[in-house]
This record gives sequence, C-alpha cells and structure tokens, in this order.
Amino acid sequence: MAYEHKKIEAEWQRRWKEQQTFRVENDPSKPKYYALDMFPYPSGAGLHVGHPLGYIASDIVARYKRHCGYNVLHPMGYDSFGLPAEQYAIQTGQHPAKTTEENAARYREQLDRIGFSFDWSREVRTSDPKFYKWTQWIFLQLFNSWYDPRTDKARPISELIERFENSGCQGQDAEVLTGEVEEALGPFTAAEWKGFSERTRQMVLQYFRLAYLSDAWVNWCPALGTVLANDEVKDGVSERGGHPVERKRMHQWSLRITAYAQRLLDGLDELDWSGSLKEAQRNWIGRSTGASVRFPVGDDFIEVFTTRPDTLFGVSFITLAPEHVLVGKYTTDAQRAEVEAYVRSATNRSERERQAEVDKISGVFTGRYAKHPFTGANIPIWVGDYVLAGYGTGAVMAVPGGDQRDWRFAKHFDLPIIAVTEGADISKGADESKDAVICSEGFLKGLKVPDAIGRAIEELEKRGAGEGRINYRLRDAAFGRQRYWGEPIPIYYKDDIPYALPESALPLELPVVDKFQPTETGEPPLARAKQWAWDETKERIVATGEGAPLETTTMPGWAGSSWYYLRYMDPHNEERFASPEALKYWGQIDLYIGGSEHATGHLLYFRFWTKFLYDLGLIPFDEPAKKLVNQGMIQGVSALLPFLGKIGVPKGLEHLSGNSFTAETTPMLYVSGSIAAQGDDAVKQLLIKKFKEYWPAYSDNESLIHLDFKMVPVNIDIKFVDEHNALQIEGFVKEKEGNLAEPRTIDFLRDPDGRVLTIREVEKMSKSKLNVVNPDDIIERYGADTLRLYEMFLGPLEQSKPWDTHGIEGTSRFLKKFWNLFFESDIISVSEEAPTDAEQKVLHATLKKVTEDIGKMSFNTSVAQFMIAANELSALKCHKRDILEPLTIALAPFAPHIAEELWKELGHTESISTAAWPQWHAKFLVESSFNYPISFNGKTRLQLEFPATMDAKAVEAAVLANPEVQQRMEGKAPKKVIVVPKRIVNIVM
RNA sequence: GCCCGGGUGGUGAAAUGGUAUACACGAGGGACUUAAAAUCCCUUGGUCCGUAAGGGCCGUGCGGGUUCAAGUCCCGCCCCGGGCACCA
Repeated sequence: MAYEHKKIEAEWQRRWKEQQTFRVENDPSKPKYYALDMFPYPSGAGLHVGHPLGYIASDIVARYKRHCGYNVLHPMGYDSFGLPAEQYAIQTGQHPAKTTEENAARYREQLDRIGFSFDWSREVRTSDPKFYKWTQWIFLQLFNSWYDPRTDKARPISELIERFENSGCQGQDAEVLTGEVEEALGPFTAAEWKGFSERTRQMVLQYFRLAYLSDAWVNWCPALGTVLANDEVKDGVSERGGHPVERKRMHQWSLRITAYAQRLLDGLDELDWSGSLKEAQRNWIGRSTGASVRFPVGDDFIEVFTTRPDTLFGVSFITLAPEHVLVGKYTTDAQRAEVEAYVRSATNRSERERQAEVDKISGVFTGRYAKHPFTGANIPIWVGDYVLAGYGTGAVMAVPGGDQRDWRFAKHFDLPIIAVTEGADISKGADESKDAVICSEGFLKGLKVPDAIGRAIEELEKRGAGEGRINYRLRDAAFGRQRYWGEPIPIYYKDDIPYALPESALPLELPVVDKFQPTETGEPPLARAKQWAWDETKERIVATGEGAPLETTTMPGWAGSSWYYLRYMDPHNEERFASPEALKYWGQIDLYIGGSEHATGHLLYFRFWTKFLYDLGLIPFDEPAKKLVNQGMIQGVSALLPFLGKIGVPKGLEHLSGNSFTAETTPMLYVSGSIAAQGDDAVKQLLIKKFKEYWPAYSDNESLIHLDFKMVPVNIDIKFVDEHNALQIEGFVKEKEGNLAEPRTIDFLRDPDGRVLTIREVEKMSKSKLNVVNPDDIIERYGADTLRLYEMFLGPLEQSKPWDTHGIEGTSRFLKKFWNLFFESDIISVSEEAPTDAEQKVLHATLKKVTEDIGKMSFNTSVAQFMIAANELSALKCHKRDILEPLTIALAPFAPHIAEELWKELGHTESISTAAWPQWHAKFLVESSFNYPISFNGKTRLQLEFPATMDAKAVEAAVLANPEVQQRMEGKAPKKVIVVPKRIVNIVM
C-alpha cells in the first residue's frame, strides 16, 4: 500500500476532532504537565512556515508526556486585540471583531492541518468579553492595591487607608513613589489625613495604587494616535509601523511594575530560561547601586542619584534634565529667557533626534548655585539634555574628572575639571576606572574606589546629606491606549477623580461607535460612544453626559497576555478567573515556547502580574513559567533583482524627453544579478544597446548616449524563481503587467544565455519581502507529518535558519521508507518472529537517543536517528512487530498521523496517543568488541578491534604487538602509551 | 561602548576533551524504464604521490597556550546575529 499522506492526515484529524482525543480534564489522580505556546495575534496574512516551528516542538513534548502517563494541558488561543484589525477597521469601517473572527478562523484551519494535539475546548480569545471580564477584574485588583515595602508585597489599598487613619504617612511609606519624575509627596499625620478632602485623599492614594493615573512623560506616536510603552519603541520610532515617536506629558494610566523590580530580578535565578533572555531582562530592569545625595539650594535641595559617591569631591556642577520640575523654580530672572528657550527646544527635539545627535553637546546655566554637602562650595546648576528625565532623579552631580559625559560637557562650557583619581590625566578625558585610588583631599584620600564608595555613603548618612540607594532603569508601564480595539478600562470619573466600577458591572463591554478614529478634538475613539457614562446609583451604563464619564482609553495589547495562561486552566468559569482547584492542580507552566522578541515586553509583564496575583493570595505560585525556550526565526530566502529606478536623460537629448521618454515608452528595466555584479560599466553597455532598440532614431548619435542610472534592488516574488535562481520571466511579466495601473513595457538586461538571475538573500520572512512560504502548500504536496519532521530537522530549535523547501525531500523519503517497513506490495506484512540482536540494537539505540533528545529539546538529532533506524532496518530487511511497534510509538509525537495509521494497521483500535512510551534497555546496546582507533601523537593511523572487556594493560600489549603498529614505531620505544578503554589508544613517540 | 549568542563541507547541520564532517539536501556516476517520474546502489572536505590497491600532508574564523589528545578548555584578536545604551 502506498503512503497516501492526504487521505491519512485528513482521516486522523477528523477522528481526533470527533473523539476529542486531546481533550483534557483536571484529574488530580494523574501527574500534570503544562506545555504552552505563546498565543498568536491572528493577522490577515495567515501563517507562514516560521510560525509553527515552536508549536511543533511543544506539540512533540506534549504528546511525549502523554505517552509517559502525564495529564497534559496543551491549549491554544488568540491574542486577538491589536492594531492591524483596528487600522483595517478605520480604513473600511468594518468592525474589528469581524476581521478578528475571520482571521482566527483561518488560523484555526491552518493549525488543524498541521495536526496539533491542542485541546481546543479550552480556547481563549483576549477580545472575548467573557475573557476580558477577568482582565478588567485583575485591573481593578491592581487599582485597589498598593505595594507595602515592609512586607514586600502588594496589599489591599484599604489597609493603607486604615494605616493613614491611624498613623498618617511617615518614613518608609512616603518613599514608595516610583514612576516618572514627580513632585515628592510630603509626610502627613493621621489628623491631617482625616482633615483632607475626599479629592485630596484620592489624589494621595494615586501615589500608591498599583494601577494609577498620573501626569507622566509618555512616548506619544502621532501617526498611530496612541501612547506606546518603552519596549514598543525602537530607535525612536514605533516598533509596529516605524512611525516617529515624541515625548509628551500626558494624563496617563500606568502600572507600578517598578515596585516589583527587585523581585523580578531575583526571581530570574531559579528559572530554567535561556541565559540571554535572563540577561535581557536584567538589563531592562537595570539595577544599579549607589547613593542618593542632596545638594542644598537655599532652604530647598536637589536630589541626585550617583553610582560613584566616592567622586563627590570632584563635583564641579549639577545638571538637571530639561524636563526637571526644579528647572523653572531655580532659574534666575537674568537667565530665564535663555533657559526657557533651551528647555523648549530640548523637549521639542524628538527622541530620535536626541539619539542621532549624541555628539552634539548643549546646555544652559540656570544662574543658581547649590551647596556642596561636604565642602560647602558653590556648585553651579546647569540644564543639559544629556540628562534623562526618566532615570534616577532626573538630575546628576557632574564629576568631569570621573565621568566622560560630564567631562565633555565641562570641556564644552569651560567648567572646572577636578581630578578624582590618582594618576589620571584629566586633560585628555575622565578616568572611569573602578580600580583607581581616590586622590581628593579629605576622608576619601588614598582609598580604592569600592572602599571609598562605602566610606562616602557612611559619611553622607552621618551628615544627613544622603544615603545608600538602589536605582532601577525599569519604568512604570504605560497602560492606556488611545485606541478602540482593546479592553475598556473599568473606571469612571467624579470630579476628575478615577473610581473603580463595581465588579458586578464587568465585563464593561466595548461600546458601539460610529467610526473607529479619534474624535475631532483628539479624544480616543471611545469618546464617540453615545452610551458611555456610569450611573452610580442605578449601577448601569447610561447615555454619555447623563452620568459619570467612563474612561475612554483602552488597555494595551499585553494586558490579556499577562494572565491568559491561567484562564486555560479553567476557561469557562463564570465565577472566578480560574478555580483555586484548577490553579493548584495545573500550577506553573512546565514548558513555555515562543519568540525571543517578547524578552522584555510580554515576559516581564507576565511575571509581574503573576507575582501580583500571588501577593493577593489568588494563585499559589509567583513565577508563571518554569522553563522557557525561544524558538529561532525561520528566515525566508528572498529573491532580488536590481531595478533601474531612475534613468537620467542624457545630455544633449533633453529636448527629446517630452515626446520620447514618456511612461508608456520607457520600459521598466530589471537587471540580471550576474550582470549587475559585473559593475556599472557592463550594465551601461547593455543599457545603451537597449536604448537603441527602443529609440533607433538615435542609434547614430552614440556619442550623445551617456545614460545615468540608479540600480535599486527590489524583491521578486519567490514563486517566479527556480532552483537555479533564474527568473521565470513569462509568469513574472504576466503578473507584473496585471498589477500595473498604466500599461508599461517590462524588459530585462539578460545574461548572454537569455536568462535573468536573481540575487538570493536570507532575511526575515514577510509578506512585504515576497519570500513567504505557506505551510498549506507544503502540506498539500508533502503532508503535515513531513512538514513537522522537516521543521524539526532543519537545526536546533533556538537557532534561526533559512527555509529551503528543497531539503524537505529527505524527510519525505524517510516517511515513505518507514512506511515500507510495514508493507510488502500493498499488504501489511509484519512478522511475529523474534528480533535478532542487530535489530534490537537499532531499536534500543533509537529509543535511547530519542528519549534523551526530547529531554534536551534536541529534535533535529532525534529525526536524524529515526532516519538512521529506517535505513538500517531496511538494510536488515526487518519487518518484525517487536521492533516496529515500539518504534512507531516513538515516532508518534513527531509524525502523529502516519503513526496512528500504522498503529491501526498493526491491529490496535485505540489512538496511539494512549500507548505507553517504550523504554530502552542497556542490555541490547552492549558491544562485544570495540574497534579502537590507534593514534600516534594524537593522529589516528589505524584501527584494531579488541573485545570490549579487555582491560587497558592487555589492550596496550596487544596494540604494541601488532605488526603494523611496530612498523610505524620503526623499532623505537614509545615514550608513553595512553589507553582509554572503549575509546582510544594513543602512542606517544 | 557594554552584555549575550554564534563562526565546522557547495548547503541545513552532527560530535560526554578521545576516529571531525553523523543525518539530510545538492552535485556526479550507475541500475530499472521506450522515456520521464518514482525507487534503488555507488562517489562526494581540500590537496599531493601512485596505472592501481593504497598512502602522505593540510583542514572546525585568526594568533597563541594547556594536554598524551582541543571544534570542545584558557588568553588575545577578527567577523556575523541579537539585546542595551548620553543610565549618572
């Protein structure tokens, strides 16, 4: 019987669905295993072959764990809120829910065809009100919580209010301010608290809530009309779409992730995540230790953070960020005009400009001086845009002798540069070395940097001028988006003060709007809703204007993805986000697979929410995923052709341009890659020839033809490129012509043999690069099992690698070969004969390798081992049940359809997924002899076979007695003979 | 600049310090076939010597080192990919 992948795969996919083979129940009698993929955003483009890579890997592990007797939770869903659906809605007026629904259906179809063992009964979608009800509910918990630094965990805000009523806000409590530069909240007594108005109390509480509204510097993206989180901005432009981003101060919802900075850092140690990923998170959190130092200015002071308090004696000025609130306060009247002009220009410069012009030094003197806390000297206060508002306190003590940026600023403005370390040449630059010795006069003199830091902090604390401090780069997370297609934030406003909606009002569903764009006044789309206000007494939504206005921003994309993994445990629960029993049973994710692009976004927020829910006692663990693997990117091999974008009209022929060089007559010219590689001259020669073909009248004026041209490589759809990189000209031209708005001639500068060669390049697989390979096409031709095996066979999971469809033949042939072990001219022919030692060895070597490889997530080598087994068993003409049956089970996680079919042919009636994983036995792998490589001075020269049991001494004697060995020794005695039993013999001459 | 990965045949890639290049693609040769497809078999790191059987030398980015033995460990570079960055 021939291996018919189409029939087999369709049949088994149908059966799995019908029999709900992979539906899983919470069954505490069985050990659990939770294998999760990062759920996709269902984009309109559908899946390409890169997407399923991680899904296949986790599916193999999930299926393997089932064979090993685990109860496996292996769900899938959609991160279905997002920008593309909304952009499409703005363009077409179609509700994003509809687009999302269609795209999800398409994803489902594609995923089903690959044969995943997902339990679809647990599917979640973040845009489903039944799901986002709980996203909103968690938001309310954040809003109603604060972070207690004493117990180092989140507590209900009611406890804080109680504390204020009893003892006011003093000391440590007043320290919890985090986020962007804000004016510090002063301490107050219980009596004062009681005297505060409701409004004031609520304002105070904003400083503590884990979800809070504040004026914060945000990344505003005018093109997208929304605020972006720090990790959504790359190089000053939006990660999605590449639009410019500017700094803007806005009333903005934020989440106080900074309260968790230390725990997010510490938690990394126990996680089985890749080193680079942990490193990326550590970087992002950016902990640095140092000191906070206060420089008195009149009755007030400027607080700075420094990692080098040991250089305090080298401070020659202070620099404030242009956005710093104290700038306005300290500027003298004489300097005011200049400072204000500078601040204006600095804040208007986009992040991008600031980054691009790192070398440009700018700043201005405020006219005021601060007092040095140790020496009492007058320290001038400057404003400079090299100081960032969002880091530390937004102010630095400038030590030009010890910090290169300060040094350059000092040089530029001719400020004093004081040496802080011994032997430093401060005329050339700052000495930033950390093993230097401090040379400043005073109590730090002669100390090594680390000792001096400690000593300086001691002294600061003694004098009340500062204290040791830990600072984090991590910022609070911007949580509001000026968008329609996201979770509404369940908040209403009274007197501009935010209040939580009652739980009974959840889910707060997205309102109907006439358009998905911002309002004419620039408010978010939700402000268009006619029914978007809250009636507090009736507890229901009423017409806009009739009740308290509801929040009009929505949550960012990462809200739902921060906790979705919990919902899978109990997806239909209407009472809670998941039952305590389900949470206890399934616990942490045992294996989480996804792309490394989520290193500092999703994966940080996801850990943050988990820790928060843990603090409130809502879940019994404080890290979401024990093990995490980043799958590499599957890259596309693009095909590029140089395109003559601009052909300049030659000198002397300009007068002709009006009639001859029109769009209709000027051809679109593509250049064969091999010609372009020869250089401009070669292209020019051919171009002149072409020119004469098109305008024969000017053939005689060859001296006039000096064409200027510019070659631009353009992406060519890879479906028009054959395996020799040659363009299939006819098909390409036909499609191109069909896409042109106006008819144009399409022509080529061809190779002498008439071919047009494309230039191949490996880059990201994407629609715009026309290099996308669709899994559907591969499955149609080769089958899902072949696709699964091939994706795994390409190389290590974590590594990026280019997709090359040609290589798939190998895995396809393997499956046919495997199939043929069971059949002899169309009929199943499996013998019940007892296997030979050689056959057992093949089987057990394979079981051993595959079992170990799955544990290491080394799937490429397991596939190779299956190939070896199939090759060897074919050579042994082995068709024995005792060998083939366990092998089929071992193959099942990788190629489930063919395994099911063969399992059925072997006479089984139940799905192979219920079969127990076959154990390997060492006894079948014992070798009776070993073929020793005999090397001389480390170079292998010959091989000699000895019994495996022979000891080192005997092997040595036998080797030295061998005539060929003796011949090579030329009668000389070896200096040394190394014998490693069952490994190697090395003779040192 | 700092922090992580990674450089091995024509290609994707294997290799607890112990026979470098498993497995697969591609290429070349052959069998079957009227032919093609499919399938099967052989060869395939470079180079030199030899009619041949066979043998020598060189080879894992570069230069050193440790070791009986290094793709693997150590030191110093180069290149590629990713992350962070006027971060005080």
